[in-house]
Amino acid sequence: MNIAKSIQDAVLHSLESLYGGSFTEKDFQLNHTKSEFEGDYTIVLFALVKSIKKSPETLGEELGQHLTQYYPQLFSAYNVIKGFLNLTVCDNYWFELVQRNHLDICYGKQPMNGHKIMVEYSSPNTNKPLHLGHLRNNFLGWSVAEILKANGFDVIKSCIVNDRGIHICKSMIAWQLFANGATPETTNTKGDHFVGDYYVKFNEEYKRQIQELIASGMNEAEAEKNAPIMLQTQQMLVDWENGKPEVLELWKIMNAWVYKGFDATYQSIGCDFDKKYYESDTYLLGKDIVQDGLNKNIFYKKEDGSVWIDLTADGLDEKLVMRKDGTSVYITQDIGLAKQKYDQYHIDQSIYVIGDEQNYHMKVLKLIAQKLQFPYANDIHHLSYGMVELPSGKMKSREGTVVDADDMVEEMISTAKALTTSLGKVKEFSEAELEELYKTLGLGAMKFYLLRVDPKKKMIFNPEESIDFHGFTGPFIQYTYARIQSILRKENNIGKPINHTLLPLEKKLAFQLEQFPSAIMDAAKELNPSAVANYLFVLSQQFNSFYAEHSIANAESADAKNFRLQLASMTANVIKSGMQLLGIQVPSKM
RNA sequence: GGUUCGGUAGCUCAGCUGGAUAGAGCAUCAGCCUUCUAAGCUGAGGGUCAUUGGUUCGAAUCCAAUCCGAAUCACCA
Repeated sequence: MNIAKSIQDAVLHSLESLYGGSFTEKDFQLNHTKSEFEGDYTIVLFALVKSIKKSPETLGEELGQHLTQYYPQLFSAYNVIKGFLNLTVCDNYWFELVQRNHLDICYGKQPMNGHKIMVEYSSPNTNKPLHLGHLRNNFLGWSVAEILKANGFDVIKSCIVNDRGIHICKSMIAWQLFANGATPETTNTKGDHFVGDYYVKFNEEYKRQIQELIASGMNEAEAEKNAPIMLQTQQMLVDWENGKPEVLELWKIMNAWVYKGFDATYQSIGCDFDKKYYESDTYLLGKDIVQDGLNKNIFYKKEDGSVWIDLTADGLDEKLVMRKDGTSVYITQDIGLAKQKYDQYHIDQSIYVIGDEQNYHMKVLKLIAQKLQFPYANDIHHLSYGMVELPSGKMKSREGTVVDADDMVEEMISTAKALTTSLGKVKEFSEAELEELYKTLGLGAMKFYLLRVDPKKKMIFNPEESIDFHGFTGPFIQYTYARIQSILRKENNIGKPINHTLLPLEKKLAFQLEQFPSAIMDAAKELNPSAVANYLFVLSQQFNSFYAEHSIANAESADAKNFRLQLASMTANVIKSGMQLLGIQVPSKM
């Protein structure tokens, strides 16, 4: 049980024995005491004034009296200022908390709760390489999965690969037209970039052909429809769907190139999946569901044979669920896949990490599932995250302002290298250890930068700021960890402190350590890794302040030294497991 | 136009289940390395919390309206 809950219970009991009647947690507010006042926790009394009919000051006095008298193991002092009752928690509470947990590497984690959740994230298209937006998606999905695991959920990480469709055919056509048989091997290019280059070539050629047609007197819309390369591409998609062998063959080869490239990227950023779905396997799913919906009169057929659902009563529009030629559309496939996930894994909840541009789509998906009365309909959850923009505005692939994932990783690692070299603190490291360190720091900085902000909000990616390793950054926290390790290497046997009066900075640190379990519970509840990032930053700041003010190795007494070693050890463990939830490693030296 | 989301310091962001004088980081300025890692610490300046009205003992936080910005409303995925 955490301290806030203990205090809440104590206050409830005191209120009941002082004033009779029954109270709930909602009858008063429990806050952290602001640093300019004496105390640890504050009861805001105003809300009680009405029901108890005493002045806030009297109420505070009476309650403070009662609490310190009947809960001496919890409270050592109190004071009342205006309508606020400030309570000081006994030193012994913090002392024992640290004593008990300073070696526990599982501190803050919850036991398994029997609930199974699937987290789908990443979901790349196989016609171009991953970019900054994918990185935010990957880090978020991975981290949310880890945070849920730490809170006792059984988590399956999944990914839907969009491996078919017109966009893939564009790259394929361009390759046929321009590649002359080139491959990633012959050109020494990473597979996903290689294929992406042909996607770009397609667009260049397409644009050129449109201009040509316009020059010969066609209007723009006509030109867009009739450009030969577009007609070829559309024909290729038809051929693919009809299973034309040479088209399938090329499709497989080019996708294999892309997968090889993706795997290298996923490997480098430490991203993995338990289950991969491929759209080429799932795009036919959902057709039987359409029939089912027709039978139940949830869907209806128009004269041309296309099938629709009317969502106008729910504030949305009419939505197509099957084309007149009987092929399924995006939403239909998604309904099919949602069902498949549920049938295969018997999950209790399905979380989709997808950009907020798809809010409408995901709303429709859930609504249709609800109308079809699927048992899992209410457990579909869209973790909607905001787009990543540049200071100059949106990233546009057409204008070449897209920040490539691989370039980004490389740049962060080389920044880490440059800074580490200039500081010259790890001269004894071997070449391999150095490479490892640069990667730890570079990736740490990048992941932290993308995870430290609220997922729901769009974020501005500032290239200069992102390579800063000072302040609210991953390396700052990694540095704090490395500092502690340096101390613990030298002072490796921690004795048991017997009696020690906590100094303010020590107590502040212990207080923050006490918050860790509830911080990761909140992060799970909100599906928000930034809560963990913020927590770890504050913890590190507090450790560093403490470190600058008080010596650990040369503490005033043996008890003080042992207690501070325990504090340091617990801080390091919390940093390590917290960073682990963000997918960030911590170095023991940097 | 409808729907949804957002607007807090020069910049990037916390805070939003209503509570005390609105917080960090970056940037700027001033200090701190003969003792545990200065990727650090201490301090200063910097704010009409978009605007207006409402609810209340109390509003950045809740409600309404307005202004500004974004996403979306495809027989694309």
